[in-house]
Amino acid sequence: MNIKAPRGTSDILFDKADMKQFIEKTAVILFEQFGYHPIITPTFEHTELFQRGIGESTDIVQKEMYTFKDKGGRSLTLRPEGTAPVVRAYLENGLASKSLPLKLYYCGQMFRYERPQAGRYREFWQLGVEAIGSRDAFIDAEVILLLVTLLKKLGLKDLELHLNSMGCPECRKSFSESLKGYLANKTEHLCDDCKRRARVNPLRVFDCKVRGCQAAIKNAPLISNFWCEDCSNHFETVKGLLDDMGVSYILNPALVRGFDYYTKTTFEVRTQSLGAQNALGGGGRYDGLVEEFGGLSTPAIGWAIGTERVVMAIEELGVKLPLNSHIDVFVAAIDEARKKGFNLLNNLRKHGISADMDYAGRSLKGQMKLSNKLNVSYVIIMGPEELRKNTCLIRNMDTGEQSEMQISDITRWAKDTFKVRKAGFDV
RNA sequence: GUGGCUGUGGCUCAGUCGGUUAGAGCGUUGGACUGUGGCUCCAAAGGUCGGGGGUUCGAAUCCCCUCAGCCACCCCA
Repeated sequence: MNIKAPRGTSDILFDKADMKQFIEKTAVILFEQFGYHPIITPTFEHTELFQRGIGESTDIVQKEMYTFKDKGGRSLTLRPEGTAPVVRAYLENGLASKSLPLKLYYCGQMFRYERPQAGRYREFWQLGVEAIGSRDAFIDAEVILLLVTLLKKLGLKDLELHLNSMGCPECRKSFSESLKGYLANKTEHLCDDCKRRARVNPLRVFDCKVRGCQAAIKNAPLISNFWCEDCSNHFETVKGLLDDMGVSYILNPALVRGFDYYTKTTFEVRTQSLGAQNALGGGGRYDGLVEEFGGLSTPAIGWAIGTERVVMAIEELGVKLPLNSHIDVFVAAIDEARKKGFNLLNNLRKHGISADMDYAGRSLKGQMKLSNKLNVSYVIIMGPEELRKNTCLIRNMDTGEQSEMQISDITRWAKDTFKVRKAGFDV
């Protein structure tokens, strides 16, 4: 077959799939501990949702959306991010009538038409949270703490939490104009990219690595000088709460995020271990988005992390996750004992024991080899001889000890054996 | 979207001044051990040499196009 997975997509197998599952399970437990509820929204939406939500001028809307017409002529788009759909669902289902803030989490694939490279795919997975309906700085702190806690729980150290405030529309406007004015006088010192950035998204000039540009922006105005009193107080409270909780952060006035809807608090978690695609996740406040979609003015905040990037960071740092894909018992039944073995196998499973058998016609030796490879604890061996006696052999694969047992005693044996072992793990 | 590097069994790679049936290790399966794992040895299966076109008596090898991966830019998850 010469059909391959489309560009920028891939199959997630074995270790990677185990890790992804583990990350998601860990996240869900934590989300629920923090009082967040799951929400599942469609994988595609009306194109207009993203155009209006993310902003026409953003890269995502300009060139990265998977947009298509369906047979009814509707323009639909595979979601490039999760916030706009959640806000749409919030309005469509009248969720403003619930107790606010409404705290939601999601997990799902996102799509962006970009040139793939390590850590960047056209279909990728995100885990995210949204807290809709509170302007309280405490919710900013909670949401950030949740992000940091999750990544720490996954064993990721040496993370940088970059923190900034984009201000509200009023203070951002005066800042943006001031910065543009400043850069206009520096044009001859800027690289070609930055000449363009100066017009389109002046904050990006702060990110430029070219030495001339860095010098040019040395005395540039900072957004912090333009925050209104409310924005300034809000940010101070957030920082204070993070300090109290021992969350360290890097104030980064150059932190600009890719969506137009952000206001006030914005943040991004970066790692040194991933090369160019070093952002594991990020988010911020979007106090204007609900209103933009026709709802009442409603403050909100959220973030998302990229599951593949978290997987990569975990691998890069050599973190060992307690992945649990272990078979307790392998039933090695041969010849006419297979039927009885199959019966026994499923009986064990009924009692919560993970068990498997051979379906490839392997010899007993082959089944033993397979058991060894699967790292099973015990093999139950049944052949014609045992079948006649209504017994089976139980082999401990760690010690090599083997004993004969009545089939009727197996369930009791298994329950005793694995209760002990599992209790041992819990200590 | 721009630029650079790469593309040979499932995986990691050899093989190129063009020359008969394309190799190895790992992995898989079987055997030595006829009903017993890990070590060792033996064997087998497995390849449109990413795809298409061209040059040539002859192409994995040279040329063109294309697809894909990686890296950087852009931007972000």
